[in-house]
Amino acid sequence: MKDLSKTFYVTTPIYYVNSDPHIGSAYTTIVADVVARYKRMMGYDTFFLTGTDEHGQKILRAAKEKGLEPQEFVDDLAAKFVKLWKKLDISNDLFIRTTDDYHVKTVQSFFQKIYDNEDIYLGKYEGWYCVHDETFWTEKDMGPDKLCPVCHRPLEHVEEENYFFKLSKYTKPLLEYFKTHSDFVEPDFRRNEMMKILEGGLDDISVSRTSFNWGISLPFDPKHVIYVWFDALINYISAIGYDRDDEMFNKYWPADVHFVGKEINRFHSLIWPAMLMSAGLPLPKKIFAHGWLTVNGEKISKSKGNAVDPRILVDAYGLDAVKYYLLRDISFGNDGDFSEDNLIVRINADLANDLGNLVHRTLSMVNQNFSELPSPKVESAVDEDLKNLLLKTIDDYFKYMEKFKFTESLTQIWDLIKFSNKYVDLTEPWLLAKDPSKHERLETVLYNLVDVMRNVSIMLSPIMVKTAQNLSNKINQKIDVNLLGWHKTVSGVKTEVGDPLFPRIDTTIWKKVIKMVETNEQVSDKKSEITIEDFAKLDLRVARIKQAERVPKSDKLVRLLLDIAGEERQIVAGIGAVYAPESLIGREVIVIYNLKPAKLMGIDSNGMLLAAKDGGKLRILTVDGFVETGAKIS
RNA sequence: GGCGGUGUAGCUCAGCUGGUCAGAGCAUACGGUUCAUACCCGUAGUGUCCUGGGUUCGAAUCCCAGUGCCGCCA
Repeated sequence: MKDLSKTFYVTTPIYYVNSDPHIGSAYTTIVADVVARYKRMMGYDTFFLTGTDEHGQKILRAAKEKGLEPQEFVDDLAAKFVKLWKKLDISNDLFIRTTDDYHVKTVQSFFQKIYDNEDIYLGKYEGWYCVHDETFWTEKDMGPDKLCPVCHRPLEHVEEENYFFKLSKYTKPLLEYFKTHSDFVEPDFRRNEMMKILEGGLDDISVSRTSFNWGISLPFDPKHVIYVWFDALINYISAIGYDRDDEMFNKYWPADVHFVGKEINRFHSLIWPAMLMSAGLPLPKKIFAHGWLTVNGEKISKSKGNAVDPRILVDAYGLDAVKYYLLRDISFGNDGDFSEDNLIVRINADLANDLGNLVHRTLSMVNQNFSELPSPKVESAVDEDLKNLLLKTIDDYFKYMEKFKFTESLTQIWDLIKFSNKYVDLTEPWLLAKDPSKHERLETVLYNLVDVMRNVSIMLSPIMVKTAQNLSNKINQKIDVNLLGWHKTVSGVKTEVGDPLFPRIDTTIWKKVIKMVETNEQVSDKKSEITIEDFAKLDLRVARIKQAERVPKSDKLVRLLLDIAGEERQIVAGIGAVYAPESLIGREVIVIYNLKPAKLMGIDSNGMLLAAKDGGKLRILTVDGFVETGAKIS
């Protein structure tokens, strides 16, 4: 299993330091960390790189807005990232900053090299530039409004003499490479997207700027600074000694996997490989572009206030719980939603109930009945089932971890945990304990359970570092991947029950920590007490939606025609952002029948439809089963 | 506008090349158990598998069209 001659080089993107880190960047880094830890466990000489991208016009502007020198500004932010990774127990071997001396030198020599290879030429650039996205657009891209097609910010007209990189020259070689390396870019749908772009042909790209100076200057023409993306990508080789430490560089390059977000896949899957080809270097083995996280169903954005600070989550729920949730619930590669409700469900159901309780009940029985961990003696048929499941779980674990299928890995481990709980019920050790003639069976049962727990601790160790350590301490066993397997637990040792691994979260009193703007507005609106007479003033009725259509020029409003015991009523409801009008037809809803009529966007509304609102979520109220329309609600 | 993906129980999602594929977990109800963190084990449901056509002896699974959502490109 171990092969020390093997190396593994894994990277995250280097994060652009124009704002504080949020859960999205933490997600990528956590995944890369898990992979790095897994590979180290498997005996690979592993190098794990992360860092910060600190040049470019956007940063220069952000610094100016704060009245800081750019270097001061990026120092502050880089420190925040370093601190966060420390808090998240990220095991990176190096934290690279693009303002680091060695990186600057490497970028210059790299650039010189491809210049010498005649892949750089001086040209004139004229066009429109989005500072926010550091991207150029053509007239037809931006449309008549002169806004960035991606972020919809105003574009700036720029005209300057730039150096260009002959990206077009690499269209064919890249296409060839993609065709012969089917797993170069994952997931496959991202690969297909890149193939489509290649089939359309690549254009040369401008790779220098003269309008500002916050960047790395060109070695042969110092009034130019190198385009920030060009600068940034080179971090992957400058970090491991390109043009500086050949031994180290040759040891780790090419990288085994670059983890990136889908939004920067192009740069990593097309431009970066072309740059490497130009410099005569081998390409990374894999680019893995994962999806984006939404938070409670909404896109992450600072203005919405849901750019969740990972530290708050970790403080509230614990690092391992957050990591478990991210890897278990979000299918790696696809977009996913970070839902605090689901996080709590996972903590209570999987971590506290299943794993925590299994450990706690087992060790309680061990310590109640024995002074040290017993050894197995009397086997029975269920033991064979447990053993077989354990061995299968180990196999699957390796299989899935190698493919970065974390959800599947954890699902397998939890199947084992769940069966172990069942095993306890089937073997009834509390009954065995009461019958002296069955003590040897009791010893076997408890040993088997601890044996499973030991295997679980090993498999979890790259993912839930603290938990695995905690568990292995309780059972007084080593975390050693070579000891995965049945009956490799050392008996005769002291075990400790201690506190449960994970406390349950009492959802009736727990205060969630993710604050959405919409919910903030609602938090204070706890209303005063009313009497039944107050309630009786409301005439609530069941109605059926006969017709539904969107109100023109409105995102939210829907015009509804309702049937209420034969009467037809028109109301306007603000549910169009969540429900497609046609999906509403035929549904039974609850309306306030005696609400004073009103006009919304010029349309009469005679009543109001009831719906539950939870932040951005909205669900209409309906009845549980068929009821005739017109039925009153009390 | 072009290309691609997706739409399955209240929620989150599995279902590869068509025939025990109508499923799992959570939530709900009921029963059991007591070693354990009101925990664990068992049982029970609910679904027009987005809509409409088509191919087939047979489709959630293939084809066509529509529609919602998402992605990439322009």
